[in-house]
Amino acid sequence: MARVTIQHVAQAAGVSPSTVSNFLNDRQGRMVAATRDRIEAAISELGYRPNRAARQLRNGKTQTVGLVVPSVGNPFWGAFAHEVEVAALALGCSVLLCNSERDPERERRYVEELWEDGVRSIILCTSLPSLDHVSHVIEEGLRLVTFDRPAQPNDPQSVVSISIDNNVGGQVATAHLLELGHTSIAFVSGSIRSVNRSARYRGYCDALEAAGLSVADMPQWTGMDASHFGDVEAAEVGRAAARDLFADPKTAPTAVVAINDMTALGFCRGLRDLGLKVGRDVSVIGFDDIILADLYDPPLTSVRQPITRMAQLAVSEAIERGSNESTDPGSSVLLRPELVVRESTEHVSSAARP
Amino acid sequence: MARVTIQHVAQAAGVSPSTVSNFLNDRQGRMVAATRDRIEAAISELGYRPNRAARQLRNGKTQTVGLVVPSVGNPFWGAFAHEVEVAALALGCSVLLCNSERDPERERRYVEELWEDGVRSIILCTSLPSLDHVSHVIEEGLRLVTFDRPAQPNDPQSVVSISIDNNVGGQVATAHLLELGHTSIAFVSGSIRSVNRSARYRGYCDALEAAGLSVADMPQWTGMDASHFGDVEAAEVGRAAARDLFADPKTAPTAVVAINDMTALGFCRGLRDLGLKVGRDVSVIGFDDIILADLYDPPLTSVRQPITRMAQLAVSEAIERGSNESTDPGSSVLLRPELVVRESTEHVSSAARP
DNA sequence: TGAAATCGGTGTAACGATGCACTGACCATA
DNA sequence: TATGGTCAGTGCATCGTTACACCGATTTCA
Repeated sequence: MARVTIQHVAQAAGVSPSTVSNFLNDRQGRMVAATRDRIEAAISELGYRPNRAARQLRNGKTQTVGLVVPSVGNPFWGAFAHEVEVAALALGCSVLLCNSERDPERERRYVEELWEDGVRSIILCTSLPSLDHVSHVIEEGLRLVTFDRPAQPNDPQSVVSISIDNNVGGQVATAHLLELGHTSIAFVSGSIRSVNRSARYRGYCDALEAAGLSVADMPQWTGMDASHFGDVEAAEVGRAAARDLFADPKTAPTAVVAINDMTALGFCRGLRDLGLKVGRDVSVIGFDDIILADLYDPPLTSVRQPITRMAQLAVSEAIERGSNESTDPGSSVLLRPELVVRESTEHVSSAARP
Repeated sequence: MARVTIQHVAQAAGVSPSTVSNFLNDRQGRMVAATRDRIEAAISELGYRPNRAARQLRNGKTQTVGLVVPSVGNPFWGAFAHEVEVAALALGCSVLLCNSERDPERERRYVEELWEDGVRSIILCTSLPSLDHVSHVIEEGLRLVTFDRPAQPNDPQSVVSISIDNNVGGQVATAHLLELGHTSIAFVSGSIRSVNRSARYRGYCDALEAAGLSVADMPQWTGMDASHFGDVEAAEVGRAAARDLFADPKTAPTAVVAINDMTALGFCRGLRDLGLKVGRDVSVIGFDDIILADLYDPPLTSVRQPITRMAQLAVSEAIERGSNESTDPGSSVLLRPELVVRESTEHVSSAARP
């Protein structure tokens, strides 16, 4: 069962390998219909499939799109990776998955490795404010799509971003809590040094200020800067935050905006440890709307990211722009997040009021 | 910034490309120490990195290990994929991830594609009783490691399996419920046509019989055969099961063994819809011990799979056996699962007793 | 001492696909 | 009938690496 090469096809069709190559590379105008048919027949009869390695060696490219996520161990990224694979498959591409653990150095290494291995399109789920660490690869021609990180002013021209409007998301979440009568609302997050996270935080601040409240008056969780928390440990962050915030009754909030659902769920778990009931005692709102948000008890109110659609957009930007090397500037997208109200947020209870 | 090739290194070290190639391929005995050092110096100075495509084209292999999981959208598989990547990285390999959606046809296609693309080691998270659909590739030399699917009697010799003992797992889970006084225990699963699932089911049956109970007397959920439920929809299965089982008070169990944590969580959600309380009213036990099991309210009792260790074993079997083409028969592993008792399982309440 | 073995290293032909430069054959125009 | 242009298809060098066959110079041993 030796490999079927382009030569075999050529021989079977009675043409030269070059012609088969032309056929395969959409230069079919260069041949008469009968030839085209013979080649087509030969291909399907022999079950020919082009050798990727040879192709890549020859023209320095792959049909693979790179996907760098913080960690598929986190259900949100797992779900997103899944959607990306589905979308890429529909376009005939495979996906090479890398977990950066939100480490800029690993991010850089992965991007470089992918580039050197012929991957010309990468979906990078980074959240670093600057893309300096990969800019040299972008200059060489990498098609970079960033996800969950809105375009920044000094990003290279060619970079496309697919993201929700995190600022709006933060506002919507906070406004929802304000409407429920909460006036003591904490913001819980791990390291906040990422673009989307600070945008969510700003949204939170904006909403508070619009309601005439001062951020400074809100309970603050000082564990925020713990930078050793990766994405897998997001739940631990939430749990720790609950412990800390409620240690002192004076700082205890009546509601919390968590940076994402995993952190929110961890926070809920922390509340439970303290004998508090989510919803009734403390309202909790998350971000992402992972499947588990709906499964939780109580079901978690969350700001949804439409990942299926986002994955499709990201993949089509990555692949389709990758193919026509052209002038198409590509279009960054900022989707509107959607608030999904469930039962983890309730009217502020009179008992909890000061 | 043209690519650094083996020729450049050879030139810089004052030797022929062949010698550099020998150096790179651990045939260093074939040269004197001084030469070795010069080559080493040249490589690091020029920052040379071998071109994968060329290598692969030349000798028909990659340094990539294929990973086929049902779906990274499921947190268990996401976590596993993550662990596999970490383990592979430590051995200098990258991971190509594929989601089979538990579709045998997709499984076959992926395995074939990977093989044709030069991937010689695949970790296949299948659960099909038979490996016929990929046996022709195995015969050609594929190193296959199956995960979460114990070795079967008529598996090809070369196939290695990494799995927990699902039968024991089923027994342990069921015995735990029996000890808590439950005598009406249902088994909830989506399609049960997989090796590990039927093993868990048998464990459940064995434990019941050992306790002098008859499986036939247990509440049965007839939605089991719904084969359109993939891994992502596992939670939906659980939810539907809860709805159905409690529709008729006569079939209502006091405890449930779920095929995995996602199904268990879905089941809990279903109970909640019905106004029942997990633990107090109905005990629920899951499988896998995903992170979310501990986060849930109440925290879910589960049969843990030690995925970190399993991923390491799988990767080392895949890679290390892949490298020495030799006679090493490889060793299948059947790990003992560990019961993690939390709060979703309680003593059967007197109220719920007949 | 001469034949053989060993050592350290090199030359070269692949691996399979690609795309530019080219070739005949045919047609149209002047 | 030259001249040039299109059409359909081909030849060949090339991408970077590898492994086998080979080679000259020492060393070994009978």
